[in-house]
Amino acid sequence: MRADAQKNYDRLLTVARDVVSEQGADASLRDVARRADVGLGTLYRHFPTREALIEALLRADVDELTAKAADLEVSSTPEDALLTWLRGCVALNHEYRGVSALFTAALEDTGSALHDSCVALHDIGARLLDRAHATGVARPTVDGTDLFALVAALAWLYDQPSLAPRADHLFDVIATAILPTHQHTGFPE
Amino acid sequence: MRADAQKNYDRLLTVARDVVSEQGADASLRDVARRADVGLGTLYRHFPTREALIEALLRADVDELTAKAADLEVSSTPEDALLTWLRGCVALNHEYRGVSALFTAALEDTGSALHDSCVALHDIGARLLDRAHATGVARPTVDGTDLFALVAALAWLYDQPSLAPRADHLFDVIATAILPTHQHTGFPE
DNA sequence: ACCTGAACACCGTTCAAGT
DNA sequence: ACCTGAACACCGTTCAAGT
Repeated sequence: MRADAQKNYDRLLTVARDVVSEQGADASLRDVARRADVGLGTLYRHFPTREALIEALLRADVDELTAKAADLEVSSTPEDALLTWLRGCVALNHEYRGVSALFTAALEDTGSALHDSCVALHDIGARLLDRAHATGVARPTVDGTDLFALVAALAWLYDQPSLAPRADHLFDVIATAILPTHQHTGFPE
Repeated sequence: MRADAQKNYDRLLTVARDVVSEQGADASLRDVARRADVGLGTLYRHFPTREALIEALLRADVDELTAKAADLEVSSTPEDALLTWLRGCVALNHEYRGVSALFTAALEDTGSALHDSCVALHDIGARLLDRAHATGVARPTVDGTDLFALVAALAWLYDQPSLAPRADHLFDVIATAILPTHQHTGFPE
């Protein structure tokens, strides 16, 4: 990549982080280009779709959680490890408003820039779940893809202004569906 | 209301039902007015906001479920009654794409055209839940507003193309969080 | 190679002018 | 009272013209 192109790419990502933080996943792309002092076509050249832009915004964070989760497998009890993974995933799906649908789609869409990262995160989650299955603390009917779906649904709940105050409680309710013996995740009630 | 105004109002609702079915909650209002052969200002006169239009579309169906739920209280076991109410609510939240956020907001927003209907539906749900609490089949930490939130989250899951095939299973998972002794709701797995 | 911005086809919302 | 549609300020997306 040419030096000027690289500079534009970086600036677009930096500005997009702000704009998507403010406006959510349906932020104005024109606004991103404008604030980055870049032509509209330059934005489209680097990020052919809105999804490509937001996926680029999220990718590093997904990989970070995957790495952290690999540690959890050896350092925590099956139950604690799974709960920490779940909380991290919810936080990821809630990093910007309205991105949980994108995460949900990326897991299956091989064309997504987030696909490989999501599969890796899914796989480590499934491993943590299997460990919990083996020790009998996790409900057997729940599988790794269910986890991803429930996490996305929870992030959606956090996105709803009227539900945000109850969201931590609802996390506990759903966590209990996955880990029936579990009582409380440590979130304030 | 003048006769011609009534005719326009009715036609707008009929057309909106089609357009919102096709395009979801963020359907083009211009398209609605166009297909109804009505000026754009006429649409705005009858429905000052997009929410007002969609709420008008949903209201009758909400009231219908509330009425049905009142019957359930006397004709079914606490568990079956609650499950039927839950399924009906999910169906309502899933009647058009993207309306679950609107339902969620309407419960608290006293200005919403759907507010009273949602409160009534919430209240009958809370009564069914209390009955289930009394017989010990429902988890005590779940309250009536949690039900509404979980139902909306489930409808959101049904809206995601990649999750739709698992949505019935996820309904069971969440139903089990509410009714721990419950095994299977009757949805195909 | 890469960047630019005008051009096109849409959209929501308002409001002066009509009946 | 009610209806109409032009007007305004946006938007996503494409692409010819520039360097």
